[in-house]
Amino acid sequence: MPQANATYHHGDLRAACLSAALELLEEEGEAALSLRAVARRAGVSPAAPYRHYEDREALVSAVAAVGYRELAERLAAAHPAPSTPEQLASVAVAYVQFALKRPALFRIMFGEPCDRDNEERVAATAAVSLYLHEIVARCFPQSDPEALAPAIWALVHGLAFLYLDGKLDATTPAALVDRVTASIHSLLGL
Amino acid sequence: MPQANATYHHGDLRAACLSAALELLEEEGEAALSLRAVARRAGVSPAAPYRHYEDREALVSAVAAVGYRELAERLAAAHPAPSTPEQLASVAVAYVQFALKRPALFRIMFGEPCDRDNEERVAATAAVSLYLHEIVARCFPQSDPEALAPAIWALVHGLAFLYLDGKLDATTPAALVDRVTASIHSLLGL
DNA sequence: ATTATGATGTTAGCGGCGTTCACACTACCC
DNA sequence: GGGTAGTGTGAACGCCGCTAACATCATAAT
Repeated sequence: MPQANATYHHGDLRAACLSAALELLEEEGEAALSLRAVARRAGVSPAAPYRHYEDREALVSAVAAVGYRELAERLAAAHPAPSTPEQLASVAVAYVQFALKRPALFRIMFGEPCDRDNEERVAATAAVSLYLHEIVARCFPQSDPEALAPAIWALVHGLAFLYLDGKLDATTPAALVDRVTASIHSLLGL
Repeated sequence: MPQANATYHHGDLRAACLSAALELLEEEGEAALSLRAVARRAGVSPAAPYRHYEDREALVSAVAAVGYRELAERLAAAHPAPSTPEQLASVAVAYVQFALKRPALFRIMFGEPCDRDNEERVAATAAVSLYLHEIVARCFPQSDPEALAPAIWALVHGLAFLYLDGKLDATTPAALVDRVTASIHSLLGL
């Protein structure tokens, strides 16, 4: 028995589910990211989200895609178009800081098997990949970006995970900046 | 009503649960790793494992600890005591190959929040960390291992994850060896 | 030898989960 | 106005983690 004044149809349940999922992730961690909890938060029955997401995996992919876009924004905010190793290092720091600031989101983006059939997700990761590629090409025009870009990405990505798992000490932000910067510089032979 | 000939008490249910968990992981992936499935495979009631593992998390940590030990073995098998960059690179290749050969196990080891209260798990990761540290100290006696070791670990760890997520192409094993080796060499400025 | 005790198993049951199905409501096009 | 497609509801299934109460067994103290 729906309320008379409330609309029976939600309006934009797809978007509501997505933001509910992001809120849940932020507030309660990745374990709390269930379709039922999302439905509750959106004020809707447990089955309703299935009209907009094929299954839980599809919602998770949508959340991950948002994560990739936010990551791209953060990197661009650190430096829109880096062209020196120092600028590249600042982008690397932003990458690691993103992982530490949004650990649950980062783990959803990279910690579990990725649904390669999800267009949105694939496109969003490709965008991040392309962005890194361009940076490397711009910073090191005479290098082979095909070889160097993955190495740099891997280094930064690995640092993020090791910090996230507590394998590296992240208590002081300055130490983190130093370590990431130093690692980048040593990879680049500076 | 237990069978008369079968022993009511299992004998070593703790170990049986652990190997059942590893089998499940290998055969059906990480999603299938439930305490109930483990109990079924061990031929025991759903509640029995709780006598040996406090909760699911504790069993997962035990599985992860096995993973860390296996990883250490694989690295040691690649080279017991590397002392040159080439030997170090072969260890790095073994690290990435381990991740690709046991993806579900690797993700359990590194892809989700780690229970830092689990002694076994902490000890096993510390062993891996120490091993890497020693290698770096041996290969580059004049370097600062405190700075270089995490950078190398991060690079290799990141490569493993990017391969695992399909962000790097792992179709031909030789290409993987080349890329990992090249990345290591570039980090070391060779 | 008997018996108490603690370790280790079972059964039953709770609430939560993902998912599906039949059905209800509503916007919109003819 | 009436049909239709889209979107929400409610009930249900089986699996899950976990707990509590009880059963069985090994061992050690009497």
